[in-house]
Amino acid sequence: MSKELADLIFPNITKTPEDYEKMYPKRDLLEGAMVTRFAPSPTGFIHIGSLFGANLDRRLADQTNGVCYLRIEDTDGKREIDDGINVIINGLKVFGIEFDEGAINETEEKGNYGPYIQSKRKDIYQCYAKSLIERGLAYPCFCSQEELDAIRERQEKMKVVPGYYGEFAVCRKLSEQQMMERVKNGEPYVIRLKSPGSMSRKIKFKDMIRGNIEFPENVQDIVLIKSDGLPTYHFAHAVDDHLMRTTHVIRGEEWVSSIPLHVQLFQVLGFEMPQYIHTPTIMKEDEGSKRKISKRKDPEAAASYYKDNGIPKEAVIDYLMNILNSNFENWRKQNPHAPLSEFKVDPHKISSSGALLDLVKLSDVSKNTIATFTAEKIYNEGLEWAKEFDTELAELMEKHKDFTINILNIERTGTKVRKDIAKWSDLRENLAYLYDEVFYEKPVEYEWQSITDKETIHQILEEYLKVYDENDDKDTWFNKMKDVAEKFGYAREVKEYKANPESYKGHVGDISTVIRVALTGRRNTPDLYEILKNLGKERIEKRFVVVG
RNA sequence: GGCCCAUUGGUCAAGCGGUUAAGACGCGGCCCUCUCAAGGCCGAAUCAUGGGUUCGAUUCCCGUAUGGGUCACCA
Repeated sequence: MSKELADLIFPNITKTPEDYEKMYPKRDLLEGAMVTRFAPSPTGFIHIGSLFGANLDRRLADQTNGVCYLRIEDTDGKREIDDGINVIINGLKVFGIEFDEGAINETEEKGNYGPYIQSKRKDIYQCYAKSLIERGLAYPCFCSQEELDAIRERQEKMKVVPGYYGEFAVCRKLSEQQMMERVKNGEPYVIRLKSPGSMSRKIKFKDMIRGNIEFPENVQDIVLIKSDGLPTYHFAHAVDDHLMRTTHVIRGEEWVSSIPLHVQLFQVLGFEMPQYIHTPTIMKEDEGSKRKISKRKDPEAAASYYKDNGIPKEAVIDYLMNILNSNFENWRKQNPHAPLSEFKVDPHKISSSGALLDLVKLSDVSKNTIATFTAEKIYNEGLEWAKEFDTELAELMEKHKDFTINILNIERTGTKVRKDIAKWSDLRENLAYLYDEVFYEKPVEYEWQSITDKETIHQILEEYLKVYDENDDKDTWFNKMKDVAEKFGYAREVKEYKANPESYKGHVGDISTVIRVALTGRRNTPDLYEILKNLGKERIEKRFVVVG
């Protein structure tokens, strides 16, 4: 009898679950290899939490010689946007995350466990649904939205658990004869699970982060196949992760509450459960309390925010790794240049409570990351960013390529590396004043410090020009600076001055500040010796003249 | 509201029955230093709460509070 119903509902489904089992055999992988997957909806938006998860998917597969694939969950037409798949693929590529299998663009894919786009797997889901109907474990439901609303209202009044179950599951009680008649009449319907659960029984479940959790069994006759013929998330999850032979399901913690349902689905379908890793939600501080970071309210919820703000991908990933396994931070300190793959992620060490996204900390991570880059890399990546977000700077960087790289290289080698760039947008502040185009653009505002007397400043600059030789090594150069200081009544050494402040007008620092300000318009710059050298005597003279 | 989950300084956190309760960011101070950045040193700051269990609880159990998640033909 059930067979008749099943055939009536799915007349075109000829394959059986056994056929699919054969088509997608267990993967031939080494012991311990993890098969993970990133399974987003193509909404055209990558959430920072998704990036967090995708990174974990990737890392775990990599460190176990497993497989990490991309599955597109497009069973809800309302959420989709054009080009959504490309947005995901490219958006993750920006952070160095790519997949072994799955969609590679809007129309193509690779791998032996496809299709990897759910809307193309309709037959597969329907086949399993059909089998469930045949076995009396699923049935068509003809309730309209209005009827469902009415049931819910009644349940609320009765203060009873809402949902489609037990006595409220009216269609469940229909005879097969009635079901078939209504299907034949062309009434719209969904396919629901005939839940074998009981609220008085408990199930035990183990999550790799949270450990053991106990729930009452699922009793809800949830929708398996929607009226448009596509599956709900739950049904697709069970079918896909089984057939694609996922070993570890990594997803956000918002899914833990549907665990009882998923356990039941796997049981009813006769599938072996994968392992689960429910990742913590990334939170945001808002008026003193924590809340889930929101796509609508918080720009930093978008993975693209970081790229747009010029934070290198390595820094974003490192920051996420800190949240993932807090021992990563120490490892990174010991191995600043090592590739990520050398760090072993331990899923058990992931914190189970949601972390606040700390942009200040990210900035610090980013400074350290950039400190490991060569001047060339900073130039190249910074330029790429500037071309999109600061075209004026980009033009200057390209026009003065060698000069720019030399400037970026100041204090970049050796043991004490400058850490004054946290994001590419900082480059403007670091470079602009050294380009003549910017320096002479408008009258310079000199920020003199202890020596402000124009006459004295002129004398110092004049004297300095006399002794400056661009071929001097640093010691010679500095000694000459000290000579000038002495000549004007300033101490050669800061210590000397501090010991006898009354014997001097000041110390070398005051003199070098005059040079620095005259040269750059600012009090703070990287190493003066290097700056002078890179500018060259001619440009130095010219800048001194402008002081006026 | 029901069901789950969480709770160590401002933030990220180590800890897994006995510790002076790590470390990082941020903050304050000092040192180094031609300025800044970096670096070094020092400092302020934490076990939500009440009961148990125990010779002993941050750690184990129960309650309370607070925060979070979830209760769709969305994922």
